[in-house]
Amino acid sequence: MMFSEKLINWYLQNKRDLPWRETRDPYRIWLSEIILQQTRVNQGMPYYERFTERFPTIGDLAKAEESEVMKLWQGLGYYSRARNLHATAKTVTQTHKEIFPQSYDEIIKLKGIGQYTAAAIASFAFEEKVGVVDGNVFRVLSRYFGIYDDISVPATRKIFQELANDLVQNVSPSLFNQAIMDFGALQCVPKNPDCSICNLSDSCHAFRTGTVNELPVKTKKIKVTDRFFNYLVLEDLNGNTIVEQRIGKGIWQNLYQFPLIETEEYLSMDEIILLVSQKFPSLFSEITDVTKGEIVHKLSHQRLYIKFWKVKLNTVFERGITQEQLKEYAFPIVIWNFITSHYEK
DNA sequence: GAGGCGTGGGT
DNA sequence: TACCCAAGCCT
Repeated sequence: MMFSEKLINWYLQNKRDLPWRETRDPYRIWLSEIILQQTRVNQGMPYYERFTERFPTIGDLAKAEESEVMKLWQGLGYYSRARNLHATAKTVTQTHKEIFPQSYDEIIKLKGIGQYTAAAIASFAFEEKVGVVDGNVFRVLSRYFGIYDDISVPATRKIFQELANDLVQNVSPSLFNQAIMDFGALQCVPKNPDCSICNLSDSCHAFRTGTVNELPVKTKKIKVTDRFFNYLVLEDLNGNTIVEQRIGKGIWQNLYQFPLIETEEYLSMDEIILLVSQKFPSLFSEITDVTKGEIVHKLSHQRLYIKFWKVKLNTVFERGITQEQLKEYAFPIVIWNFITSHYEK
């Protein structure tokens, strides 16, 4: 048997039942693919359910305010996905008369859709013969066929893309593409896969040569930087507070946060009191360290050392918001966790 | 082409 | 603990 046949046999025995596999609706397939970029099925599933419930069609999504889309996306990370999702819904609704483009070449023109996602939609929804190349495919193909090129080099992708395209020619593209990703996610896992139960091991290069844990080759590591955030949880005489939107480049674009003082190092109690009393002359009343020590919030590429300071002010904010209103904004998860625990009591 | 961009789970 | 990884894309 050929690789493709063995793989599909494995899939027919082991496949997962997932809601976006029960449809050929390109809108739902597209939505699922955006949600699942760099995201595990278990984490993305509830978001898929909420989005399809709230926005049954792409037109419904296009009509929404961006703030609502961001709020629904809250907690999923990589928030540019949500902004691009909304932008593309508008493009398809307005420019394409609400008809999703039906070929790889047209689909890849849309915002937030790259080679992987275009191939996924084109094959799953329209059976176009194009191979998906994601993290699973790098792993499965590098091991089975013995490909030692460094996958952290973008140019390496071409090698895998051409192989994937070849493999998909004589089978159902949607079936093969789903199969290779499920196989990578469930059987040919990154660390210590159980090759003793694998029906492809007898013809697998890595198994034969004992290089399963060496493949795929990936050399580059991410550099992590440290940052120190002091969030001022202001409170006026009415018990209202203030939030601001993060704008420009950097993390958490378009999400909300409390007024922020970022420093180069840890701030002592005395230092924060001095800064805050200077920032609000004559209004400053009382400050408390709500977090009792710092919260370390880890992003993929940054370590954030975060403190929340409750600051009471002798004034009434013109644009103050209530605790109820606070919960309508989209926050980074670390701030949202603070809000739900702090205001619950 | 390298680096930025979240969150959560596994080892 | 620290590191890796997860249905990547954008600049």
